[in-house]
Amino acid sequence: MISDAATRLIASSWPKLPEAARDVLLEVLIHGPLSRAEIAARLRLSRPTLTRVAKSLVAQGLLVEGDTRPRASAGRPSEMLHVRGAAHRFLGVKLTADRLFAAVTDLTATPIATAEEPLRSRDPDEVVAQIADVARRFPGVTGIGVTLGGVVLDGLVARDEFLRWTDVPLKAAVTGATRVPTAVDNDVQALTAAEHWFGPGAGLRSLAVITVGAGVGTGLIVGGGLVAGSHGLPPHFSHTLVDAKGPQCGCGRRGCISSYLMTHVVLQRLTGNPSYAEALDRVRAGDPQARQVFDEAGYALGVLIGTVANVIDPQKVLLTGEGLPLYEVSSPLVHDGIEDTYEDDPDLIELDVRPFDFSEWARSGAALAIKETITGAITEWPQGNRRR
Amino acid sequence: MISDAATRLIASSWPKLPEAARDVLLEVLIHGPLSRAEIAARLRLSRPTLTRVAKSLVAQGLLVEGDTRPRASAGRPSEMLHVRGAAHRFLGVKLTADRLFAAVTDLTATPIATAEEPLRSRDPDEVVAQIADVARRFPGVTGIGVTLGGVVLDGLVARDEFLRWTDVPLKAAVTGATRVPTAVDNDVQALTAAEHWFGPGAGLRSLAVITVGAGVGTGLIVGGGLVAGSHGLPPHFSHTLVDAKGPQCGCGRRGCISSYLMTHVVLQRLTGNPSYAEALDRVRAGDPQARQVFDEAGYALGVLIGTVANVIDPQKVLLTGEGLPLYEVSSPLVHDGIEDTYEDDPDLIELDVRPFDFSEWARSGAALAIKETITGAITEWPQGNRRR
DNA sequence: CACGATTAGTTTCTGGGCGGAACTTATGCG
DNA sequence: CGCATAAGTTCCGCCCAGAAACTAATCGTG
Repeated sequence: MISDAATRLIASSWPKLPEAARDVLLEVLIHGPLSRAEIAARLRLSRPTLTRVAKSLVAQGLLVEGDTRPRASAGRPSEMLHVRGAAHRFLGVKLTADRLFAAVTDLTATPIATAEEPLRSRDPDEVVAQIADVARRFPGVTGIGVTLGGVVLDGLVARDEFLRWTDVPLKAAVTGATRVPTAVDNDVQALTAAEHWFGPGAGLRSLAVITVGAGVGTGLIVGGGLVAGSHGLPPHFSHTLVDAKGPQCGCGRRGCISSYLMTHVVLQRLTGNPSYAEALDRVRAGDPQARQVFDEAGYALGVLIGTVANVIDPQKVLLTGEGLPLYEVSSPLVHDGIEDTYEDDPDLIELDVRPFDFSEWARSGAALAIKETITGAITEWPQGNRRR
Repeated sequence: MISDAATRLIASSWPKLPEAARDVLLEVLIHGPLSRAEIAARLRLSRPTLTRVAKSLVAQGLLVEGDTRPRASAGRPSEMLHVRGAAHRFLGVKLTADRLFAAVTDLTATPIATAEEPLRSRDPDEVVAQIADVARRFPGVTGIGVTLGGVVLDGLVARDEFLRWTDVPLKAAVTGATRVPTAVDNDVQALTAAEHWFGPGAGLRSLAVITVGAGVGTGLIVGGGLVAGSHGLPPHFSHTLVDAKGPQCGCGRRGCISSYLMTHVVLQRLTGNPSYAEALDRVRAGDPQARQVFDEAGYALGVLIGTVANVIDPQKVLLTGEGLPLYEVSSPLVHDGIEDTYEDDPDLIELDVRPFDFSEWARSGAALAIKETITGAITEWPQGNRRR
């Protein structure tokens, strides 16, 4: 069989790669262009193995040889291997209570197109049909990743309070309706995985991702893998107590971390029912009431960061989400919160703050699909996997 | 080469096992006697592979064939494979501020002998010499595991407040003094790993271990592996706030979880400076002051359990330590604390309470040695390991 | 400019380990 | 006493990884 990589611009089915090939692809995907020698050293594989594996990945159109990079001193220059992003496309879908956000990316999770539309209905069957409609508009994708703000276990949406779902087998339904392998996960979990592969947390063995938005979300990478609870629950830090005299929280108590951070609570505490943008303007203009509310929120965020760092002592803490302006206006208080909470030298915490726009959510759905495709978790029939 | 397993009662050096053999040994070690067919199914290995691997492990004296267990209906009975615990011995050492506890176990972490003596000095060299003396009294061990209550990273004791050590390369020193491969880790981490291999948490993919003693310790298993912080710090939950009007805590604030649970704080809050045993007697006798103090401690323990469960949603929470009588006398309040903290159905938390005596600490040192021996982490020269 | 030093990448060969197919063994059942 | 059933074994071939030896591309130096 002769396979001509040059003519196969986009493949829509994923080849079954031997383990070493998966590892090599992953290494280049996560750490950027690398030479064969470099990959061999990192993965502790022999150079001959790398020649073989690279050849097969190039033949399959997944890698391409890029520029040659001259050595510093003597020696033959390295030929850099790049991921050929165009080889595959993935569709990411994020569901909220009333809207659907979609993004098509290439294999490197780089967005190619985005779309956004209102949800026609919250009925699971209709939502599946709507996702299938979106998928039809972007044919030829290798995998689909759907994310939502609920509890997901093995492709089953155990519950989602926004969509008011219970036990919806979304993965099977979307796979069936689209005939495309589909992954489903909690949105924060998917974002965490995305940042761990394609973001500033690329390849770290431990990472904490904190998203500040309408609510607060936390995702953890430990030992190089995503922490997924045994009942599908993502990590919950947000009802840790900051000050029992704090604002009323949705959980019934007062002064939880989330009670300071949830957008609607921040706005409620301000006079005149402002929008979030207006509230930020007030802080920047020096309004003392707004300053107080945002500083308390910033302090709570610091407590959250410190608490997370106490628990898993990660290599990096990544702060992201639509609510990031909070850090911008109240970073001193964030750091006060960290200092009061973290039990070691706060300088050990590498805090990375990332601008965020809402399309990241859909993109991380595509990243989820990429991840599950490469690791093989997305196949409908689980196949032999020797590792525990 | 003819190797006669029957004559080699105790080997003192660990054979280099191929990966499949390690996996098989581990499976039997953790899950008890299993048939070849059963192991093959669990590990997704072929039956021929199991024949081969089992033969080699039996030849090396690590496994033995035990009884044959008849099938329920038809079919040839299974031949159960047992770990031959006597094949190897391991020494565990636990260091406190002023004492040394030692335990010799077999390969299944079953204690064979224990010893206890005062620490002659806190000077690192002298402690190493004392450990070497102990090791001389128990010759022929395959590995040594040393644990202490400090921060350990890669065999280096970054600091230990009890021994007042900073940056002591204990692993290298003990290995050098004894010529026996040695592992060093934090005591709670080692206990967690021990419970995960040899205790009620055997083989779980996620597990939280909470020890209540002079202080509170937490260890986590996530994704089948021990959570070790990137700076050597074990997980810290204990300064999470319970009630800002609570007792003064060593960390400077009031009402942390640990401020309720530390033994000396509990005793300080009682009149007459009782011993722990006396304090327990008072509770059991109905003394209202003691009841109040223990119930508050129990509630704080419940908050801790709920917080841990919120974060990693483990398959099981294991409660252990010298301070366990607390649970015995105040379990209703523990469950109140869990209910007020855990954000899902508390029935999802499988809580396992284990009696504990202090020798467990030394035994878990031996378990640490067993673990590092089998996984290969204990070898002085790190050898090629393809996995990330 | 020739030649060695240096490092990247390739080819060839070999061996180990794993699984498929077919076989043997040990039991229950009619 | 077959026959079904399932455990365990033997045999064989294949895949895949590494060792050794090779070619390729560059730099430095006399």
